[in-house]
Amino acid sequence: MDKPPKNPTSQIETPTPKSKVEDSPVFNYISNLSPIEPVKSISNTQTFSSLSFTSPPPVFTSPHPNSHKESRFFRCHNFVDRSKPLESLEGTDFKEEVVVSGIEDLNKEASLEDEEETSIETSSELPQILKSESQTPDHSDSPCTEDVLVEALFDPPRGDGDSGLSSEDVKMLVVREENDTPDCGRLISDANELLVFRSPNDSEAFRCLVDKISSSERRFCAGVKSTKQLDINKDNPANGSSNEHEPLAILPNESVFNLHRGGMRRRCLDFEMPGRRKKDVADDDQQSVCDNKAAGESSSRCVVPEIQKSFSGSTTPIHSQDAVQETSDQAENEPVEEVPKALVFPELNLGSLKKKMRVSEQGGEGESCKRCNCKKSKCLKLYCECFAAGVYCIEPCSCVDCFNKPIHEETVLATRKQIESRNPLAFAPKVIRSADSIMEAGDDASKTPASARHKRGCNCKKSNCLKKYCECYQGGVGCSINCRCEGCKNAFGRKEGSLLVIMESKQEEDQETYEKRTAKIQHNIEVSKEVEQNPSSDQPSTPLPPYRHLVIHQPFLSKNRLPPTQFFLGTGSSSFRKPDTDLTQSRNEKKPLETATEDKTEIMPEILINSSSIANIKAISPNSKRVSPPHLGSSESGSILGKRSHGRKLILRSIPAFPSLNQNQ
DNA sequence: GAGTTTGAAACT
DNA sequence: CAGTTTCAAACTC
Repeated sequence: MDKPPKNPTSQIETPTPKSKVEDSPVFNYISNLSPIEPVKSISNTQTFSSLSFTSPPPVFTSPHPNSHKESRFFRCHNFVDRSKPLESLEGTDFKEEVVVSGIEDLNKEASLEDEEETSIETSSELPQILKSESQTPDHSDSPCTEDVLVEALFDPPRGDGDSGLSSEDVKMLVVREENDTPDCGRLISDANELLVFRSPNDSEAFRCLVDKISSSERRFCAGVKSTKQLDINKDNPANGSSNEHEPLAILPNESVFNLHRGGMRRRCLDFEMPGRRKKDVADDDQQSVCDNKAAGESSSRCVVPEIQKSFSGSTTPIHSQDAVQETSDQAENEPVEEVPKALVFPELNLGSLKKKMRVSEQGGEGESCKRCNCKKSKCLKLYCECFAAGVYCIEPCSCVDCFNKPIHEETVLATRKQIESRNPLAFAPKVIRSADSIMEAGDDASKTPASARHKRGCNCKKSNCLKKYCECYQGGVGCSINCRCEGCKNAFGRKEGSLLVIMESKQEEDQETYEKRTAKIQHNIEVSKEVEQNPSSDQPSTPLPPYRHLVIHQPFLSKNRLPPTQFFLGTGSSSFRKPDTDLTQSRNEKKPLETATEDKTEIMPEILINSSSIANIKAISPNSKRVSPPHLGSSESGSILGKRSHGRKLILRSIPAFPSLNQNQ
């Protein structure tokens, strides 16, 4: 085995060719430790594509052979149903799987990643444990340790020459398998973050891993929590490197895990506040987001950890219990001492995002989270921002006769159901950002507000869509054909003509203008975006609403086929409003599809989003035409709102049948 | 902080 | 489905 010392930074770097991997210090280290030589994976012609990276293939199926093939080993995580504990992966089985996957992989497509993984896996079979900083020789010695190391690279910027991992860039979690058969330590390198889990609970640990592994998700998570982790590490370097399991494990788990569940924290939470760092994780979780922002600030609605989940918007019910539990875990045993002021409803939908969005936007800018001020609705109607956001009212709320409290959980849920029965998407985010923007964040086009749209469109009569009365404006998105507004002057994008097509023609002109405007406006919002988007910085100043979370997920969904859509769709999605759209679109002159290939991928997410959120909407008024949810998978069909100077603009295509999200491939 | 305006949500 | 009412946020002063 040749392991010429190489640049440490390259080790797990994304597209590392196999050789690089071997060259990586880590690899070397492992090699040294183990008597066994790593098997070299078959070289592949395939290169590691960035796309693959971003797309975590989370498939909710439990790991099975296929899964293994594709992703090996830890990749399996991606395929594993998040909701489920990785039981299958645990213990010996896990080990076996790894081996198998490695073999299969050889036969199959081997991308660089695969190669890396393969090599790693192989090595993993060896009794080595990789530790970055705190590695103890002990581990290396023992052939099989109970500790399993999982490495996931989080931050691209890795390359820590020092001791392997810098506390900042790397988080380590050590998972200790106590119960299952001892497993040899494995090194898993997945994208960016190095995680070593050591936790009493295997399943959990794995979950975390799994979750984390999906790169896209990772971002997502990262946005949400990774920052925390980083902070934590910074604050307490020891945590990062050492064995302190709890704290470490906790965060990741939670964040990731929660996310899967659909849990998201409010945007405001996402923002790292200087003050926040100081706080413990536990605090963070327990404390409201607002707290993070500024302890001094008027508290806003404090979001408890649960809230994070709330964002999930998943149909899957979120149990506060879980949240609590997780929280406590995260907090390192710290029980949730404080009763969360704002709790997320057990079941939350993405819908809540809206409010959150607002909050975040505002909050992001420095405004603290807001509280409701309901007098008559008892906070059980969508009038109530808290309720609409899927969170319980908290002390700071000025509501009267509030029933939106944990105490009245049943009532809240019942009401919620009722509302959802009326409008399944009532709690879904109102603003949908197209995947395009996200995907293309780098592009100018992505900056276009047009990329995001209000699901139902506004109905402004007097505000000219220039005030927050306008939901489109409020959401930082331009008006679209879906809007029935009058005298639209939405700075984020006016509703041009009745047809999107028209927009195409015009947009080029307007777009620039919009973008400029938007850029400013959004500038404030960017922070939140960053979280979700690639840390890579492409973050354009798109006026995106907080919903981005959703969007972010989308990529997975589409590519990976993640069922997360399920989250969104939740309620019985009956027909995805295709009829409307179809008709509308087709009628509206549709241009055959112009969708560029690029669009496809990008579109997918959007589609998912739309479909998820929009699909079920009944709330479409006949008058307004809305963009129909594009087809998933099929690159062919889809509507694209985003507009580019050239080709892509709004393309409306009649869409045949709407494929089920699940199917979306 | 009180009052007005506005448009979504809810109701009929 | 359209029209009306209710509601609370957004806005103004």
